[in-house]
Amino acid sequence: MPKSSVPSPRRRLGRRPGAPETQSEIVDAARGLFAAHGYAGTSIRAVATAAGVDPALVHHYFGTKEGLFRAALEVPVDVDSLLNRVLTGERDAAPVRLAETFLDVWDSPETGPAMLAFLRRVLADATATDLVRQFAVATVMKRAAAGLLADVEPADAQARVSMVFSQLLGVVVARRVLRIEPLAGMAREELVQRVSDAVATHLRGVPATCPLT
Amino acid sequence: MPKSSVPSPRRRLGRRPGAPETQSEIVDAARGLFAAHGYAGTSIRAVATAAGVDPALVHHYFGTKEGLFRAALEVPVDVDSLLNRVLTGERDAAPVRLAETFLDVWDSPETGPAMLAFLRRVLADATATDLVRQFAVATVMKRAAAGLLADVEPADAQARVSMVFSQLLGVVVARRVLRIEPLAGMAREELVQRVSDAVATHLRGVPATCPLT
DNA sequence: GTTGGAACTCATCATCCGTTGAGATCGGAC
DNA sequence: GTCCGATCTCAACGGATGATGAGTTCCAAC
Repeated sequence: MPKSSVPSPRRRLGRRPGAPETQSEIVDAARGLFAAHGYAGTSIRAVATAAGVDPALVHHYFGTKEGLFRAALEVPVDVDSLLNRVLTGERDAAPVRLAETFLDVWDSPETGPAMLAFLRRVLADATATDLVRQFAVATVMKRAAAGLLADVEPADAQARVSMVFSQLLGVVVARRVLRIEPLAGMAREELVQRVSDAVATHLRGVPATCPLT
Repeated sequence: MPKSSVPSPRRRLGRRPGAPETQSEIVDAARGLFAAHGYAGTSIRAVATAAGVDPALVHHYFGTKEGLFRAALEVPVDVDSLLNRVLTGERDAAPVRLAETFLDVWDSPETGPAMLAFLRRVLADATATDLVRQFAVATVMKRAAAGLLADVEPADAQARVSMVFSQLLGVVVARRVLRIEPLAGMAREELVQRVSDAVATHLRGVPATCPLT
């Protein structure tokens, strides 16, 4: 329960001069605080303080705390295009492309915080869990199975892809939610290699560095 | 932010007749609510209502909300003995022992539900996260690294063990929290094999079914 | 210029929160 | 049978929270 964050005492009465980018600043501050402290642990006042703004302005823009939350929760990535990026290209390099794409999304300062806020919501709330389950299973994992393991029996392909999913999920939860070291601070290249080897093991039965059987 | 849960209006003045099991009822109610709504999202009043008790009684027993929380945070398994079970025995079979032990703990009807409640608490609340991080990093993972990878450079060993941790964490979150199929309904043998292969890849660089390099 | 609306703050509301202290009620020791 | 301590409720506190409405300042269209 943070009382305040980074107070930027810019208070003056009425509209500020210059081009207003305040709304997006509020959303950014909300993303950070929601990701760090969860929904209940984040107060509108804390968000307003972090954005250097009066709490009433938050209501002016977003109506309610729930509205602020929804605005902060917009998944900032295009899953389809990311999936295409992974699925097209040399087949053997797919695990590396997957690992790189995945880590990009979660580590980038643009998309990372929103993804984290989204993750926390999904882990904590049953409704969000249902949505993700349907989306993940029905859409993403089916396409991934078809694209990556077209030559494998469908049931086995689904199983392998779901194991890949579990590995990626585990990495992001361990790194960003639990912040387990040395995983959380691991260099990108090393992380890409370790993750892509695990992905390759799940997909093909062997890591990238091991000859195919 | 639940206003109340299951109101059991048992209110009367003073001590109740019969053997008092109220304290454990409060802890049980607290476990459920903390697991469902997180620390900040759970009020002492809601816990008291769910336990059919006055909020002041909660303070009488646990002093503060933090105290209640700590009382509700009890890992229901003996991590030390489980770790010994994994670390002793034939070296090459350690990944399989790890997978089996891990799945036992999470799937057994005795420990499974309590572990799940524990997991949800840890994922949702920063205080529990801190505790687990210190415990996991300082104790469990160091012992595992020393026991499983004594011949490997310590930094690398730590990195490998943390990747194993992420895989196991991902499996349990995908299976029990998100309930992703086919992972959630996968047969135990198949799960043990897939997980232990991934674990072996992280530990030794190759799965169990691939000849050592 | 004037004016209308968007941007922004201030003061304030009712509510819920964690916590406290005093008092009522019961069980068990003597 | 009395009494003491454990168990439990009641009433209330100060503070934080989400929300509201009126008022102030600025930009831009005309």
